[in-house]
Amino acid sequence: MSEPPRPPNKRTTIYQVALEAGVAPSTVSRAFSRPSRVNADTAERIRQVAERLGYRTSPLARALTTSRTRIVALVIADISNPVFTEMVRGAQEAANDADYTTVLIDAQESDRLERTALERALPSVDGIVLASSRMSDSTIRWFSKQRPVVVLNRAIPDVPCVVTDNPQGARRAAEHLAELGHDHITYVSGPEASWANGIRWRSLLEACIELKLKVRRIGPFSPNIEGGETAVEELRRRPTTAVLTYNDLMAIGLIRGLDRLGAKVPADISVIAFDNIVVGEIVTPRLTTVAAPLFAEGAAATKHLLTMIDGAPARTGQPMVLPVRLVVRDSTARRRTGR
Amino acid sequence: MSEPPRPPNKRTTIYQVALEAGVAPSTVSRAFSRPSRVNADTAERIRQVAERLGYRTSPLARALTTSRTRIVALVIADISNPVFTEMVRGAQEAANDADYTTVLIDAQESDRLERTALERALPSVDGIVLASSRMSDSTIRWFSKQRPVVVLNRAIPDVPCVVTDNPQGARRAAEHLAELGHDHITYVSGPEASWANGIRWRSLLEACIELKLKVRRIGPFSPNIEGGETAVEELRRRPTTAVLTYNDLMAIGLIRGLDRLGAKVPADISVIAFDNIVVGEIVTPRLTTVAAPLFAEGAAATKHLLTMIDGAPARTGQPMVLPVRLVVRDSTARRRTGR
DNA sequence: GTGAAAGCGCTAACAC
DNA sequence: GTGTTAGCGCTTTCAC
Repeated sequence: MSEPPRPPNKRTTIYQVALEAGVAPSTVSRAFSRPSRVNADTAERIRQVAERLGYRTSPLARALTTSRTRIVALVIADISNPVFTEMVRGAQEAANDADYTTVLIDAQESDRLERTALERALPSVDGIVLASSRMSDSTIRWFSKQRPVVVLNRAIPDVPCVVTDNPQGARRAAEHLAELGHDHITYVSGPEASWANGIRWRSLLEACIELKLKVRRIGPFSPNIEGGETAVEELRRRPTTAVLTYNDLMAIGLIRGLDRLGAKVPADISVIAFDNIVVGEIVTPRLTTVAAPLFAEGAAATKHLLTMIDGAPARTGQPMVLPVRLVVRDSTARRRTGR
Repeated sequence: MSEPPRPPNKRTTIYQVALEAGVAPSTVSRAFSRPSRVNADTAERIRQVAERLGYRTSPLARALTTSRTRIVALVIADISNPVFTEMVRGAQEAANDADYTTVLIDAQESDRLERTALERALPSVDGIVLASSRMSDSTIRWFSKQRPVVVLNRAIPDVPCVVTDNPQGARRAAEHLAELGHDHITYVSGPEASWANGIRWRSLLEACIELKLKVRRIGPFSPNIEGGETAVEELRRRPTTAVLTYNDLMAIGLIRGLDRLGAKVPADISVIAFDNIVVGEIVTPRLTTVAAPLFAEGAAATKHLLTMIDGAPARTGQPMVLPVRLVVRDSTARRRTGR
């Protein structure tokens, strides 16, 4: 009832292979490590015996002696946000190529849950990729003292980071809206704990000053569809013709909310978002958005993490910046003149 | 360059705690296991010392002796399919409540990748939940001989399974369409490797016979938006007024494709899907769909897995069936009479 | 209730 | 290149 009588699930050990092959256990071990420092034919014989006996090296025991598990943790802010799926794919590809396994941790937009889950995973992983972490800088630094850490979508001094070119993205968005005749942009904020949210807003601010556009900010709101719908209330009190949202999901919610109020996008209001998730292409109107190279982000972060695990120095200093591009679709249009 | 000079990352060991607390290592071990078979005050003293020294029990070493890692693997068919996010949440909640960690494996709709990833994870997990597995029955049985396995969205004899009430769902869908005046339903197939796809089709077939509706099937197509778009080609060659798709994503793609061809949903064609993912509510038209209790599925499967890990007998025999309900939204309408 | 000793399966260090 | 020895940090008999 209480303690599990689980069958120990007998596995063939390195000793049985050694015995059968007529060599020492250490030789078997060497035959299975790379580079295999064993005579070619001895290695072959060992391999055959191992095969026949169904021997599989125990990652647990190996980890206990080497203190390396060949597992990396990938923490994402919210598994329900499609923005992470491509990142995950990129990270997994990079990890698999290097013979590493990825474990995914869903922070559920909570710094507390993120921290708890990560603490629990910490002892069994060789390194950590933090994608859009909601934890504080100091907590992240604390983790980075225990294990190699690479941060994605965020810049923290002294911790290696991979970010997208948010300033360029915000600027391209502003330019696009300006070209369409808009002279006032409203930024719809995502979570305050999001570093990307801060930089996106500040970059927009700067771009608008330079382009001589008026700009203001509302929020913060949840970085999802409901958040966007909520934002409509505030937007209604302070009308505008052009909006930049923290991410695609919020733009989708915003457009829905506006629609309910009878305001049409893009006829009445132009909307631009960030990220370029797949659904942005299937909603009506299709979203104009600042596209991030999601797969590449995940891959780049993981690759750098793996070099750190192999002893390379952390790339501190400037974060690695990945380019963005503006994808113009149907949620932006020329500002209506007159009324 | 080749071998990692990783700092061994000194952790406090059970010996240091034992020394400091003036007890034997085994006593420390006992103090940290439940139920703690140690004098209450001794236990308290040990706990304090441990706390002070920052002692954390090593899951690796523990796993090596107990052969239990307190990790369960959750394999999902495709991380980009939102249908899995709630299942994952449900599974994680159940696991966390029992002090287990979940590792997520994305099979990327490939039985080969699924198998490879799972084989690699196998030695380090106590059990496996297979959500919408694309592997063959025999492969799944093979895994279930190595470790406790619970299968989600699929029924396999002699392996414990959690499924939704697909027959009831298909029937409700057919009834709904019949009530709207449709007398012919086209089923748009998902992947052949999907068990759910098979049962959904067969159930529809039965329901239609009973309700005296005509029915046919097209496909198979990929279980995603592109798959739905592709299906339009075939649908065009064999027109219909009512469609049931394997899942929501395909319905979304199908509706887009129809739209491009000038056919309107629901005016010209009614569409019903399965699953009830969140985006089904935000697309235009909003999807009518057979809603599955996604969170509950994940939780139920994981809970049963945990009992098996604790030595309870596998619930073979009949699969656990969870109820579905038809959510009527805007993608279905009364059949146009005349032309 | 607690201590001593043995060992989980593997790798590292040192001989030869 | 290969064998020998000594653990990694913990749990688990078996005594007492």
